[in-house]
Parts: sequence; structure tokens; C-alpha cells
Amino acid sequence: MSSTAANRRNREFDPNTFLAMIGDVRKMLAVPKKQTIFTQGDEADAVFYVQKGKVKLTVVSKTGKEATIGILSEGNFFGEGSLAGQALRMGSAAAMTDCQLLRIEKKAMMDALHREHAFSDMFVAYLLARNIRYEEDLVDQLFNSSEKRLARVLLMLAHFGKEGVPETVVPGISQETLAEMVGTTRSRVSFFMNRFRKLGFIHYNGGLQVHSSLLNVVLHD
Amino acid sequence: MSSTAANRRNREFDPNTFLAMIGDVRKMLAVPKKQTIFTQGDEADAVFYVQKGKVKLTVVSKTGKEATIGILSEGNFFGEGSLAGQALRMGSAAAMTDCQLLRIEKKAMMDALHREHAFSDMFVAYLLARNIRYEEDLVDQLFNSSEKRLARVLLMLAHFGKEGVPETVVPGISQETLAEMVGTTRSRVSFFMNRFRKLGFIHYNGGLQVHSSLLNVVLHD
DNA sequence: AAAATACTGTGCAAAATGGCTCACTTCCCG
DNA sequence: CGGGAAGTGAGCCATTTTGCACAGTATTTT
Repeated sequence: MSSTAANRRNREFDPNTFLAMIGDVRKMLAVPKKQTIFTQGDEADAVFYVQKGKVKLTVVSKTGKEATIGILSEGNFFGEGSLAGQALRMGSAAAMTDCQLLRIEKKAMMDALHREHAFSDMFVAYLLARNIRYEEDLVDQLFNSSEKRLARVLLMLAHFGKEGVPETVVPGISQETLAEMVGTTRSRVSFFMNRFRKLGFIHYNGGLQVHSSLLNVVLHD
Repeated sequence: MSSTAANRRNREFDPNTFLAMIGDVRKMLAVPKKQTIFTQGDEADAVFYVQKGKVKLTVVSKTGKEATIGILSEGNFFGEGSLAGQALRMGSAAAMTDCQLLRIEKKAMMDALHREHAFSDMFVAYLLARNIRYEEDLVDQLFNSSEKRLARVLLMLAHFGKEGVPETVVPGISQETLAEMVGTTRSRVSFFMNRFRKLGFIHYNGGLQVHSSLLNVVLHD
């Protein structure tokens, strides 16, 4: 998702140092693809950190609709709500690929934040980046049509950049998931995807390829 | 806006102590109603803290549309993007009422975060609360129709609670502003407001009053 | 108090979106 | 290998939303 944010963090902070600071390395988890990490309504007593792989965060509404809040790759935290006093998970988390995660007890996390300045700084930086990300998503929702929102999601998934070079998106991301991220229906996604394809903005073959520079046109109509 | 978050913070943190930690009290600003605090595109070199009053944050899209990202009351920070390395303001901030603000230079803020554990803790708590708030807004956008989103915004503005007691919303909030917050058009807002009024959920007379418990019905259809 | 501005209530046609169905195609698992 | 489940492409129609336009009502300003 926010590769920018992740890179920024990585420049400032070495994951191994990070591990040392938290201490208890035994809490590393290997989570196989498709496995649930936690479910909406579960007790929330830990924060997670993605060391490797992609994690999908979703929320289910009272009426049963599903929304995808984000797809996180390495360098990201999730489940931080617990630190803010949320006793229950407000959403669910699942591994989209095989993942290596760090599970940090709420207490251990708060201790580490107290104890280690560098860690605290890094976490603040993370939260700020996350905030910006959410703000962007929100603004996107407020401003744009579902077609543009889809274009934006595709661009973000394609790692947003590398001029002109077609880039493969997370393999195995369904239209259903895209629809949940964009906040529309699958049929709408199907419709736009085909439009994009006919216009040469994206290309299927096995995986999905995105021609970033072309698709950008949609955003800036 | 998020009175909950503000209260939570206030319980943990005394604004005066806070001032002492930041140090330079000379940087207090009195901003009269309607005055601009900063404008999208300005150089971003400081964070603000609301001591008193309400501040509106807005963003203008490339196509000229306006969106209102939030209305902040005391106990909230804004302009934190600067701490995350954003060199320019991504949106504008304006006083909706006479305000008393604290302007904190980026550097002073970062120093204080380093120096004072209590301050750092408090800021992390703030960011977490803010994150949750954004996530809720985003989920709201993904799930709900504009009618429900409007209902939710009204409830939040009415301070969300105090069972049954009609509560007056920020005086002088126009349908235009509501539309920008909800992400729809003014005519739509007018339409729904009248619907709500006919159903007895809200009531005009000079100010706007919201019957929280009634309006809640809309949310949970 | 008059004039200029901002806000609000409506109405309407065009465009976008939501929800469903159905026919295929792929992929995965037993 | 076969069957079933999951994922896609299309089409259709009821709603919702947008985008304007206009007139009437507050508010401000001069």
C-alpha cells in the first residue's frame, strides 16, 4: 500500500534493532496465506507488525456489507487500536500471502514506547504516516467517482510508480476485494476494469499488470 | 468532533502541564472567527494545538471541489503532517469561532517529544485516537449512503450523546459545509435536513438542534 | 434603510450507482 | 479426473446522486 511510508520508515529504522528493542523474539508468527489473524469482535490485547507478506484489513457492517480498509505490507503495524483502549477488534485481519508477523502484547508495546526513545520516535513517525494515508483515502472518497477511486487503488497496489513500466499487482486480488476497497459493487469494478483494459491502461495475463503512467490519466482526467 | 477522544486525553493530561512542557508560552495565538490559520500550499513548519474554539480543516481538489476533513475543538492538534516531513500544507485551516491556539514549531515539537516522556505518551495517544477517527470516517464513507453520513455528521457535531436532550450544534454551520463534510451536494443536504426536520429528528430556531436519540434511528435504520 | 451577499427550499433531467441474474471460465480439492 | 466453488463479463432496472437553475429568506455591509 503506502510503499512511500514504508520506505521512509525503513530508512530510519532497522527492523532488527526494532526486534531487539521489543525484546521477546519468541513472539514471531508465521502465518500461511489466507489464514485469519484476528476477527472483528475478538479481544484486542496486542499489536502486530508485518515483517514479510501482505495483510488485508476488513470491516463488516451491521448490514453485512464488507469493506477493505487497507492492504499492509512489510514495515506496517496493525491492530494499534488496542493501544488506544479499544477492548475489541473493530475489524478483521487476514494474511493475503504467507506472512511473517511480530505479535506484541499491548503491555510490552507500551513499555517499549516508554523505555526506548528511538522506538517511540519510530512509532510516532509510523502513526503520522498512517494518518496521512487515511486522510488521503478519505479525501479520495469525498472527491472522486468510483471509477477514479478504482484507478487510484490500482495505482497504489502497483506500488505507485516506476514510470511507464507495467507492474504486476498483488497476484490473486479479486474484483470482489477491489470493490470492497473502492467502496462499490463488484459489477461496477468489472465494468471499469474492462474499460481500463480496452483503453490499454491495464492488462491481464495470469496476473494483473498496471501501466501506471497511462492509468494516471484517469485520475487527472 | 471527537469529544470522546478529547475527554480521554484531558483525563490523562492537563493542558497547563502540557504548556509547561512545550515551553514557549509566547506562541499562543488568538485567532478571530473566520480567520485563516494556514492555506493549502503554504510552507508547513509548525503544528497547532487547539486550546479553545473550533477549527475547520478543508482541502480543495484539482477540479476546485472543496471537502471538509474535520472540525476540531479543544484538545486537538492539527497540521501534524509537517512532523511527518510534509513540506507544504495539504489543506487549509480556518477558525470557525474565536480561537485560542498554540503554535509549535516543528523543531520545538520534536524536541519536546524526545525530552518529555509524558508528552510523547500523550501525543501517541492523540495520534491513535485520530487514527481511529479517520478509520471510522473512512468506513462510514465506504458503507453508508449520503443520508446516513449526514445523520452521523450531525450526531458528531452535537457532541454525540447526552441521551434525549436536544443539543445545539456549532452555530452557523451552513449546509454548504455539511455537504463538504458528508461528501455530497448542498441540495442533497437541504433535502435530507428537511426530511429530518419533518420527522422531528432535528429542529431549527436560530441555531440547529439535534435530537440525538431520534437521529440515531437513521443510522441503525 | 437600501443594496449586496450568503443561505435555503425545490424541482428536474441526466448520469452514476446499486443490486440482481445468468452464462461462462478458472482453479482447487478430494 | 470430476465436481464444486470462486471469479468474471454482461445486461437490466430501480434508486440515488449530481448538476443546475431559480426564487424566496436571512444576514451583512455600506
